[in-house]
Amino acid sequence: MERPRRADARRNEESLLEAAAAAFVASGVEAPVRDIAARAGVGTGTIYRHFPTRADLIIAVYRHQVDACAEAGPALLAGGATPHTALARWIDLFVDFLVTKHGLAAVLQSDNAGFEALHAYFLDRLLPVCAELLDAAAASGEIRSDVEAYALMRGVGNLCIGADSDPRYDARRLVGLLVAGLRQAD
Amino acid sequence: MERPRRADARRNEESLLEAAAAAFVASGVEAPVRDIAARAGVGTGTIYRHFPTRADLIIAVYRHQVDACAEAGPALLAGGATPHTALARWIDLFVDFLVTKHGLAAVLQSDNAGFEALHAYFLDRLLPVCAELLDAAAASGEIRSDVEAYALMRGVGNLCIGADSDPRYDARRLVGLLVAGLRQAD
DNA sequence: GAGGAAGCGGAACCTTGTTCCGTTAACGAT
DNA sequence: ATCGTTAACGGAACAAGGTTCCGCTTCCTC
Repeated sequence: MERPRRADARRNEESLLEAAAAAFVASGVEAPVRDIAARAGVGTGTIYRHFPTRADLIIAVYRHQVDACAEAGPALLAGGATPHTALARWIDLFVDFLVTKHGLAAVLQSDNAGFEALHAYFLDRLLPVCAELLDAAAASGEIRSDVEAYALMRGVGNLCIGADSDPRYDARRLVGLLVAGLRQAD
Repeated sequence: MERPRRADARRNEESLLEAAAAAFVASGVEAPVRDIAARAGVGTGTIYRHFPTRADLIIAVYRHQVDACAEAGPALLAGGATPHTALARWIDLFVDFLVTKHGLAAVLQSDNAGFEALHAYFLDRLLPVCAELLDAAAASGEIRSDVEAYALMRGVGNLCIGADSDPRYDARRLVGLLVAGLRQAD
């Protein structure tokens, strides 16, 4: 837990996380590294000492919330609802998370080199959870069983792109349609 | 139709369109302007004389195919199928178009400044068509009537992002689920 | 065949991510 | 308390991408 050895290093890492979170709220996840460094009162080099790449900084900022989402999956399954309901609720959580983070969904799916780490982190953490929920719903016969968790997660993520900043586009409703579309005869 | 007055200008515009199309096939829609200029054997300045921005070049390259897609809509409605089937088929056309153009879907939804023109062109041309199909299907009672054409098009476009370059992600199937999800009681 | 302007090329500029390296200052040992 | 080592810092510099600028070329017209 105590990764940085020197006191100033620990302090700077903390400032950076705070500054990045603030910048992401203010200007979206695509806030320039220089802006974040300026907010934190450090040089750009310091960012790269703590976070090898911008994607790693993003991961660090959202790690807690992603983990919380991952942990909510089993809890929903254990709760009384049917597996399909549990799946739908979990996806709602995921969508809420994505939609409230300016531009995160876009960056998640971006095939620009440099964001594989981000993509991979989300997948590592959330894919197993989604697969568990999906399998349970398929096993109960509520949904078709020919959709992979990966495709579903990615589709949901894609639908969340640009969900803010356009009142005409309601990602939540479309995700709802997609999940509803899962209920079909095999 | 004869916009450029000088012969060399007309020739260059033609070369640029060809070079851009080739570059888009080879490296995706995000091919650097410099590469396209080099392919066409012109300077970068020449690109910007003919196409004020990269987005305008993209529009010019795909204009014909977008128009074809737009014109297919009424034809499908006039054909014998039910409105929902016509809508589904038209969306298939749209998806095929997006999926075969490396990265076009991503750029279409990108909120990066500079691509509004592209977004607007697609919307101007295709939104009325989609709305017509959607209204017909809603009027026939086949689908719920609380989904706007804009949201649907955007959702479909979003689902197509990254559809190439990942065999695990089948955009067509997910779009199918989404369209299936439209068939619901109001 | 000249003159003028339309058009051209590509260097230069801006922004953004990332690297590099000379300098600073934290901290363990004395 | 001081010193020396070295982790850590800051920000200039680099790369890549879009866009702008402007001196030169070349086409068209008279």
